Amino acid sequence: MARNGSPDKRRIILDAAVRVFARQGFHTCRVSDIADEAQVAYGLVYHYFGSKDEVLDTLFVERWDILLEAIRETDATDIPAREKLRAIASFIVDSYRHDPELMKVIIVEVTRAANSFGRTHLPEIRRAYDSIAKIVADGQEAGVFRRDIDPTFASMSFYGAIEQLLSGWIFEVIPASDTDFDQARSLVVAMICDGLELR
Amino acid sequence: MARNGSPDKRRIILDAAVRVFARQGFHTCRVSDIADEAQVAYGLVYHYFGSKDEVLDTLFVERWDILLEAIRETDATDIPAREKLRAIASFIVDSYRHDPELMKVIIVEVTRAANSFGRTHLPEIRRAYDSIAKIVADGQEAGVFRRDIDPTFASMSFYGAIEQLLSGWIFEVIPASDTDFDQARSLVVAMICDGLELR
Amino acid sequence: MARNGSPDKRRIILDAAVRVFARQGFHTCRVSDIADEAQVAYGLVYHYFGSKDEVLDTLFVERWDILLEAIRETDATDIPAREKLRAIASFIVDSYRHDPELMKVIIVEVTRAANSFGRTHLPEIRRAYDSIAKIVADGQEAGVFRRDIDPTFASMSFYGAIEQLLSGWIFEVIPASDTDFDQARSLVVAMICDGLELR
Amino acid sequence: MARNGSPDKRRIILDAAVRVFARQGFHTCRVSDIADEAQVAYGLVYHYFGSKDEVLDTLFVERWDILLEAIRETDATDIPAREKLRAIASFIVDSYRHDPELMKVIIVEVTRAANSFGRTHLPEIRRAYDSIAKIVADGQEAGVFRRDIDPTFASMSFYGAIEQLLSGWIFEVIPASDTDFDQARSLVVAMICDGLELR
DNA sequence: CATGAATGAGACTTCATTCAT
DNA sequence: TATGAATGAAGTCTCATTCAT
Repeated sequence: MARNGSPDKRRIILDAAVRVFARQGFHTCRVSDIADEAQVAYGLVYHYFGSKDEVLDTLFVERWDILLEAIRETDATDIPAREKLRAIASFIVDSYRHDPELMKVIIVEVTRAANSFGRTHLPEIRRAYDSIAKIVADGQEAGVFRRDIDPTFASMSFYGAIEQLLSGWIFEVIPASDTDFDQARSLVVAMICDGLELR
Repeated sequence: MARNGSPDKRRIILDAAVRVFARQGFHTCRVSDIADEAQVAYGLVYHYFGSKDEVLDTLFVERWDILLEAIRETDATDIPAREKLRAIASFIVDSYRHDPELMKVIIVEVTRAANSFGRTHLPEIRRAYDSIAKIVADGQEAGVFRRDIDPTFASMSFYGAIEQLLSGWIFEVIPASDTDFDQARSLVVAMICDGLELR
Repeated sequence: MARNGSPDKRRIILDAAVRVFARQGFHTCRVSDIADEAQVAYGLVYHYFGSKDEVLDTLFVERWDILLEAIRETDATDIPAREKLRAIASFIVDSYRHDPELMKVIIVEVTRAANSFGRTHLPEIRRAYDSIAKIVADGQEAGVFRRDIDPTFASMSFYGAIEQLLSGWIFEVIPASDTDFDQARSLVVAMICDGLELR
Repeated sequence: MARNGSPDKRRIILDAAVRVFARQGFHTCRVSDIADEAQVAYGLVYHYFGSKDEVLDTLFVERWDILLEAIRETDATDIPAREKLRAIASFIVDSYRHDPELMKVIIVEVTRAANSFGRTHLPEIRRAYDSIAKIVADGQEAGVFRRDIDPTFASMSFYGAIEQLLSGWIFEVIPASDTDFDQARSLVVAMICDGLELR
């Protein structure tokens, strides 16, 4: 997107915003904090973005679109429902592993911020829930998932469980090592699909 | 002098705050909104509470203590681990059914507000996670729960799933009728304990 | 003034106010601080005094009247002008020695608080300046004081020098022992009357 | 970018603050009064100063540094101690003559406001007392000043006398004409050095 | 006399946003 | 593009004072 060889200031600002939002939280930071972190004058933030909100909106939409696309692609494959859920869980966990600050911002400031940005982006967020619900419904249709659990219900629980894990890592309620990430991938699905009880 | 029979303005303010926080959100409402809702003078809020924050803190601690006590009592009984989880899920769902506004405030403004009050009250929140984890661990010890899933991990998933359901109800992502509540109680546990897959 | 054997609450409040004003300053303390110090409910302060200001006004007038009376009595005697000044300086220094907290309040909150209480009580304060000026004028008349220094001017300087000393003691800019007080009495007059230069 | 030629709003705010503080007093005026007087937006005061206090602090330090420097320069010259005191008295009187509003603010709000800004700036204020005391001590050393008066004591009295004169002018307790100012310069020193009594 | 709950006006400070350069 | 001075609305908290008991 950079017109010439100069660094793309818009991108620099967005990346700086991630660090600042992750560190201080959206409401606690000032626009000037973002500008400082990006080493630009804070008027420039307004050159590229209409408002402070728009910076976070951009960050969220960029990332959430990738998630939605990943879910879509996964759903388009021919693997069993269970494997699809596994792929989605993996994708989310890997997203966190790859860029924990960004995921922290997405989750803390949007996804779980139901009163502010969560409400604004509810349609997009819902799209993810719905896609997962569809996978569950397909699994029921295919006879691999039990039918007494509502797909939407299952979808919410599944997503809620994963998000809670990420929250646990983010706020150091639970340990977050590479091993933990690797295990989490399988365990989420194992638990959701196989259940906690011994068979 | 006689505090009996008097209308207990402190309680009136607290109850009004629940309504206002639920309606407008903590950050979006002004202290005067609380006072107006309670039909008391502005300053009286500060007569009883040191700050706007303290109002929410009080609300949270009051309710969370009840939850912690409920978990404690449940754990003290002789029922199987699975039934304990069921009792806890039921308690939380019933809490929402009984006072959806208060639970909305607790969840939206504290439990999921990881950057603000969630951080402040992390120790108390953690205590709930830990208590649930202990129940899972006991279940593993007793040979009814599989041992390859870390108790803390299970606890987070379990709590995350329930909270996500409540969030779904709160923001009308999923329908919230009495029937839904009744089903949710069993389904959460059914899913977490028995799994989504057919046996 | 106490009607019966009970302690005079009005006096208790005044004395408490002196301690609180001296410790925290008039503007920094709340009416409740005075009440707490006096161990009474703070509504009682308003039973005896019309306002917070009136408490300080009362304190000031009580004490200043005593000063004015002392100056008046001194002036009525037959001693030389220089001895009269000495008596006044002594009286003020002794006032501080006897009740440093009260004098601190009088000086800091009234006499030197030219923008607030100092302005309110300017007439009474002026009366002291005038009385001293009259003593100087009489001394000039009597041929013991030089005539090229305006009596008012001398009076202001004299009073200013003493008050500055008290301020120095109050804020520990200069040491304040009994010896210092004893010396001060003579030195102020020695300096004002004899001058700093060797003869 | 170009800061030259621009009206230097910071200075404009500072100058407006002097007028407002002098007119209404520091505690009685609002920040908006300063902004209004300066004809700038409310927020600009906070763009240049961290707080209302900082405006007064800046004003005081600016001016007091000039006084300290003047005393230092005076002390560095070779004139007799008495002439040094005269120069200092002259400097202070001239300061008042040149900018009575600023001096009123300095004295009323800082120097004599022992409980608030006076305490904050005590170190700087003390430096002036100490410098004057040193001049007196040098005079004693040189054999021109009597040795039975402690230099600190003399310094306090000297400064107190002058400040009291300014206070008298400020609050119109004594007349303040150019003639009065001219006389004051000499008389303060005449009185402090030669004394009130006829030789 | 005595209490302290109740009132509400008032002021500081923050910070997103605009805009002239 | 880039800067940062300038704007001003908005909200928290304080505390003197009143008044019912």
